[in-house]
Amino acid sequence: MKKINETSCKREAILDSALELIAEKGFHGASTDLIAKKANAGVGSIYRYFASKDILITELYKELLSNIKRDMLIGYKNDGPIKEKFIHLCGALLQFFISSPIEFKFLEQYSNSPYGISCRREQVFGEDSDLLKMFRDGQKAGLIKKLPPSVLLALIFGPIITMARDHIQGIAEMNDKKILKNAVEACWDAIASH
Amino acid sequence: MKKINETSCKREAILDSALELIAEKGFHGASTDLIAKKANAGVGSIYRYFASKDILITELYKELLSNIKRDMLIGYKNDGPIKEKFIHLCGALLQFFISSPIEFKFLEQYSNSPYGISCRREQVFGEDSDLLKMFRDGQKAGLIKKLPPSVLLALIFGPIITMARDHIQGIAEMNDKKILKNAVEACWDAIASH
DNA sequence: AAATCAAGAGTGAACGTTCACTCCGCGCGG
DNA sequence: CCGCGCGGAGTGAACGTTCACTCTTGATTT
Repeated sequence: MKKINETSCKREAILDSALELIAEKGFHGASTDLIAKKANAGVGSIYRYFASKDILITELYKELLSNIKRDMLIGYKNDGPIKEKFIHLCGALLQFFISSPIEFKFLEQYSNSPYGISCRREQVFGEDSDLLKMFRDGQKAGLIKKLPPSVLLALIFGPIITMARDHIQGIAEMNDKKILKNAVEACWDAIASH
Repeated sequence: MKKINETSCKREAILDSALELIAEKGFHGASTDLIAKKANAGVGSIYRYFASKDILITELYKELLSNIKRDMLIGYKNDGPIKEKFIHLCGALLQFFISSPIEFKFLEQYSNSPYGISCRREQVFGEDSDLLKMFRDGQKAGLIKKLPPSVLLALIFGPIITMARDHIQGIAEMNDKKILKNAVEACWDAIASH
């Protein structure tokens, strides 16, 4: 109960607590008092590890993002056909969102807030990310529509995020793996030239 | 400066002020003090017309929604080909968002908040809306993929909302009418069977 | 082995600020 | 002189943040 590796146990407890409370109640429902209580800590302890609540939140965001990137690249082969690579990346992202509702809700809160205005999707996938490279290659090969990258991204992330949200909010059941696969393929149809 | 028709001038001023401030600064940046100041009113006057800030906000949402519905149905013909009707409705929605950035920002704030959790897209288009009817007709005619309505809706609204947001936040330029048209047609490709 | 001590993790009452909301007084038309 | 539309100082609750403090731990001294 003291230290694990190099990071203190309390710090992790505070991060976990904040993640869950923000996912559940939003930024303004997750007060420092509540975060501390849920982490079995005093309010003061939060400020031993984070200079402010804002910094705690951006720290949480950064850790989450690197987890997603790691997950998405598991089993990813850079030398397959473009469509296959696309289906892999999008399928993995949708799968992550659906199997991690708390993390997804937090990310939604973060994106729709002053925090997330500056850093948008281009940060999820860096300037020369796998996806953007894939777009250029696909367009050269005549496989992908000649639309601006921002539009292509919207055609992909829009549906994925909407479906994940609907699933998590209980509006639509997305447990059927086959429907998920069909949905990702529909995203491909949106960006593919015919 | 007293009354116009049956609704007081002040009430409208307060609604307008709240719309703009919430769009600009979010719910928690738009305090009652600010709303009153911008409307050239006292805080007390807000509570003469609305029982609470929450009620003011939901009132704003309701008025906005009926405006959108009205706009979307201008020039809509119920007897054309399915694809044409689809392009009209989606194009009109995207056009509305892009040409009404303040209203769009407010709607985003509203949807991503405790207010909007219960009422989601199904309220934008009622149970037996034009869109859902169109899905059923299109599926019978073999024109539209046999996916659940929630997935079809996500494939359409996801990209439209994402593009509108990117445009309004200055991330992507959507002034080119041709790109907008291509984008809406890409949405059709997503739901069309091949 | 016991006593001592320094360091720093951990705490929560208290503070200043901000918020939604109340309440009372003002000015004006009838 | 009354009543109504209105304004804005006032109010208590809740918030993020601070700080003076206690407690735990492991090394050092006796």
